[in-house]
Amino acid sequence: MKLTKERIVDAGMTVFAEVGYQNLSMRQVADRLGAHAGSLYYHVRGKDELLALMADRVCRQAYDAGTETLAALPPTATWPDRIEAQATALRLSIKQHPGGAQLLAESPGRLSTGALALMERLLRTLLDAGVPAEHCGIAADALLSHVTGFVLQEQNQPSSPPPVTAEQYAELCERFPLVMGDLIPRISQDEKFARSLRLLYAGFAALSWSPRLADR
Amino acid sequence: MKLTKERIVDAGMTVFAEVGYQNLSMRQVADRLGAHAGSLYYHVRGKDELLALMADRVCRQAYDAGTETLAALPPTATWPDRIEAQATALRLSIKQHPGGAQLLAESPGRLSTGALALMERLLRTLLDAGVPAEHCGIAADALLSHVTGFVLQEQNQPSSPPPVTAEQYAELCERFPLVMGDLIPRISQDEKFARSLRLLYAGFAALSWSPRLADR
DNA sequence: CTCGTTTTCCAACACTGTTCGAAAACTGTG
DNA sequence: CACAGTTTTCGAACAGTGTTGGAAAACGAG
Repeated sequence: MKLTKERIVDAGMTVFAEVGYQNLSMRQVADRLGAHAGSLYYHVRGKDELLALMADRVCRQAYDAGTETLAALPPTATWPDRIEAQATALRLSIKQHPGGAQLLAESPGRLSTGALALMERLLRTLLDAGVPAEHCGIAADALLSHVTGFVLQEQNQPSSPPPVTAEQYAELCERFPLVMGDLIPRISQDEKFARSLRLLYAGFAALSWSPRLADR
Repeated sequence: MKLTKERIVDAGMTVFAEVGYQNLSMRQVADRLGAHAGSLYYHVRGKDELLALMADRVCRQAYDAGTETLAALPPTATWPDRIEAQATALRLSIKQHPGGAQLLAESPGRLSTGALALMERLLRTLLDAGVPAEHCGIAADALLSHVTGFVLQEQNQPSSPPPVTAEQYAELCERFPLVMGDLIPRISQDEKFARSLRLLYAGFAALSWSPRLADR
């Protein structure tokens, strides 16, 4: 079948879902299409452009997933509920592909229309929530980079933590008592994500109640 | 001179500062040491371990820079000042190397002692600021990932934005009025960073005043 | 010196992204 | 259909990557 930019991105997404970000190669994408690697370069300027297109598609998926989640919300939902719906939709969309956070991290974020759509809806939600207009941009930016940052460290966490001897462990506890102590709660990533979001809500709420707070 | 793990990391850091994260190769690091690439593998398990060691060193530099900045603070400094000092020190340390944020992003963060030291001091500052203990872990985690996320998008921003036709620009303005409008303030990255930090402060303050806020 | 260990070299291997000229496929025209 | 022109694909090549393993050198102790 004929080769197209769209079909190349499609194949790129499936290969991406299978082998992850680190092992994605042009040759594998070409193989999936029954073509040779060099042929891709007639439709795509290079791997960078392909990655950028794929990042945009992830954003689109996150946007669509967000509209579904928002639609399922009861009419009594508050604005933190609506923000959380969008944030978790974005997080789940990124987590669908191994290394998905790195894909979003390394592509220049604000250019793709998918990212713009995510941003636009978030800004609207914040405005409706009562956040002053002059702080909405910062707030939405912070929230988006927070989600990608969270998934980044979530996906990079080693599945099996390296074994430490009792001696090393004791030294760590002495040097870093707070970190090794009970300040770091042993909760699931989902709950951790939800609580970090509520932390941001608190900031948004403080901004909407007394806008002067963020101006120093 | 003899080859050592420390010397390899040293060479890696200088090459890293010159060519950036994307173009860092084992052969360049070996060349800088007057050695051959294969020799590195006697001291280092692979490129991954070298990158992890380098990430740890960046964290150490950020920690040391933070102690200096904190020491230069007047005694009248408030806790937001002390947090901002640590956050900006971390940001500047990451920005010193091109692609430094990606280095931190791709290395499993919580394992290195440098990252632990950063975390420990941040936790202490938050505790002193009055943030309830059960929220300190989340808060510190959110702040660290916020800084790396911010520098990530800061370093990936294209220096010269691609030219858009007036027609495309008009369509963008119609589809994304909030994003293209004046909600996104045209301020420097420094000021943007400072304001996003104040947004997090507001969240911390809300937590320390009424801890129930973040529990729903 | 000599043995044994630690360290370095060097040539390979299997990959990667990318380029380029030639071959093929397709399109519209006489 | 045949021909010319364009669009698309191929296939081989290039320079570079991380990594490995056996040979060679350097080193320290007896």
